Amino acid sequence: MHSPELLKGTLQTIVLKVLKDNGKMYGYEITQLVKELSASRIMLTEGALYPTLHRLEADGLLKTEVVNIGKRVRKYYSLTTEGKALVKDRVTEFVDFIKTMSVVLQVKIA
Amino acid sequence: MHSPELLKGTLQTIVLKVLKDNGKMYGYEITQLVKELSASRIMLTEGALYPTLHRLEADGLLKTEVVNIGKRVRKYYSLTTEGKALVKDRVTEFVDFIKTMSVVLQVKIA
DNA sequence: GTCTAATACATAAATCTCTTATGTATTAAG
DNA sequence: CTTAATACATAAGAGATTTATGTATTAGAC
Repeated sequence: MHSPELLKGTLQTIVLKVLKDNGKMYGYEITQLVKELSASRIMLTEGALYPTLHRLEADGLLKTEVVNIGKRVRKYYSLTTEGKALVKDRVTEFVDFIKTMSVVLQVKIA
Repeated sequence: MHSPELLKGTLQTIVLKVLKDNGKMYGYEITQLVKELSASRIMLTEGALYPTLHRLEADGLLKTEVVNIGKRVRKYYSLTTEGKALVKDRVTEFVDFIKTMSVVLQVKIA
């Protein structure tokens, strides 16, 4: 498990990017995918994820589609046009940040 | 300038590492070095830096030496034995985090 | 000579994210 | 039939940083 402090500020970027790569997904599915991709090093908590999804939707970056699975409700999220445009910027911003940090910390990122 | 959110959680690591690489330094000097190394992309604010230095000192990771420059006081910080041991871990932790993130975000860090 | 920017420290209130805790409900498995 | 997994949601508290403010010295510009 990674130090939760480092994760701060990356949650929106993670959500936007996995939605770009996988089309529509629902909240719980996102937590499982990120857990799998990160080999259990990043465990998104519901308390962080759902407010973030709501926020991104309110900001017009995500749109939702509610589907009934038996008696259970599943809420699918997908990127809006605006959201799609932003993903690239966010990912680029993160990569740039890493590059800067690798200089400051004098480490080589392989 | 990088998004300040991404910087969260990295401040201690930055401070510890530049002190390891440069021996003793004072607060203002750290802000200037980080600004230079990052091509002005990381600007440490005093409100964040000084409490962090005090915290690291209180935790026994840094030791201080006050020097009088004319009528001005300059407070030099350097790593304690404990601090030196921790730097490696913190840097490794950051690199590991980046590796995980590059998988989750499907980006290649060159 | 004097005004401004840079140097150099420091603290406190406000803000922003996220963690932790709690709540509800359905479905699958043992 | 009981527990774990699925699936949503919100709210209180914690923690790190920003923003604002304060003090004081020194160098440089005019």
